[in-house]
Amino acid sequence: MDPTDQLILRELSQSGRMTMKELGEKVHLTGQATAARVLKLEEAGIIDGYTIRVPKEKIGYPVHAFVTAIMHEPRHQKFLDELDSQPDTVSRYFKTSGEGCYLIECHFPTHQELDDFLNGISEFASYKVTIAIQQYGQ
Amino acid sequence: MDPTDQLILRELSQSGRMTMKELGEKVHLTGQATAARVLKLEEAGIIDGYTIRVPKEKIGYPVHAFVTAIMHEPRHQKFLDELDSQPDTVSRYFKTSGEGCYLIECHFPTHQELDDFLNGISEFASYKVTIAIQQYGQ
DNA sequence: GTTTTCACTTGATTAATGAAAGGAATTGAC
DNA sequence: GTCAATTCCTTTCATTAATCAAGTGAAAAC
Repeated sequence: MDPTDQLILRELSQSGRMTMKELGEKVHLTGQATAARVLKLEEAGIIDGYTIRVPKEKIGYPVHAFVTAIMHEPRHQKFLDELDSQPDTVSRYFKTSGEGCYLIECHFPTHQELDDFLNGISEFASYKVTIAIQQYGQ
Repeated sequence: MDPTDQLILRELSQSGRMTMKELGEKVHLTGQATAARVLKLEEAGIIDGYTIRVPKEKIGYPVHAFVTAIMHEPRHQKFLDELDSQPDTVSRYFKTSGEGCYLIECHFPTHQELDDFLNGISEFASYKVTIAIQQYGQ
């Protein structure tokens, strides 16, 4: 992970589909040398994959919420299965220290679906909801 | 946004650097037709760009925290500038309704740097920290 | 009923990728 | 100090994919 690799990561984070030739120009290498470096980064797991950025509001999911879940009982698996069964709404979730047991990032078409989600969750956990009004960065 | 477009989004989310030819095979179109659809999705802002997934722990930032900031005073700009000045640690942040004013997702090499970050923030806001122990999904 | 539009395919051209060979700089062994 | 091994890069060439330009057919517009 020399400075060239770091630059590669920065450039690919911004524009992950540019050609190796283009990327090579940015880091002052040939396309082939650049591709070899990228391959190494992939093999090391530093580049874990390639994705697209899709603003959720553009695909009908404008309501963005963070739900802190405080579990009622120690068996969590059914709760986690419940989360995994809704990949469209549940983007990511984390086991956490701090106030809750889990922090869930999720997106919904309307507040109605958020309400439905919370009702589904309430079987397993009590919760606290934080609505994201505006996102910065990324 | 017909089912083919949705499939394109799903496939590119998983593997954002596959060739248009490959993607075309998955959605039963030629590479040319697929590229045309992808271009439309880009122009519509539905595909907002291409990125890499880089696990932060692989690049020396294993400590993952969500910081809820409750502002002391109404002028937030200096606080936001402070956040923007640390792009390595501050991944994203949100203006929120609910408990705090801002929710900040951040990564650090060690708890020491988290502490430094919190000290820097404390000038503007009080805070509550949630540490992510394990991530699921994405 | 004709024309326009749209989404797609086909075919030709251009550009990128991948493989192989070779050269310079670095490292370690003796 | 010299030699061999390794690493990292460049160059060249064959292969493959992307791009561009027509062209087709079906649906919508008038």
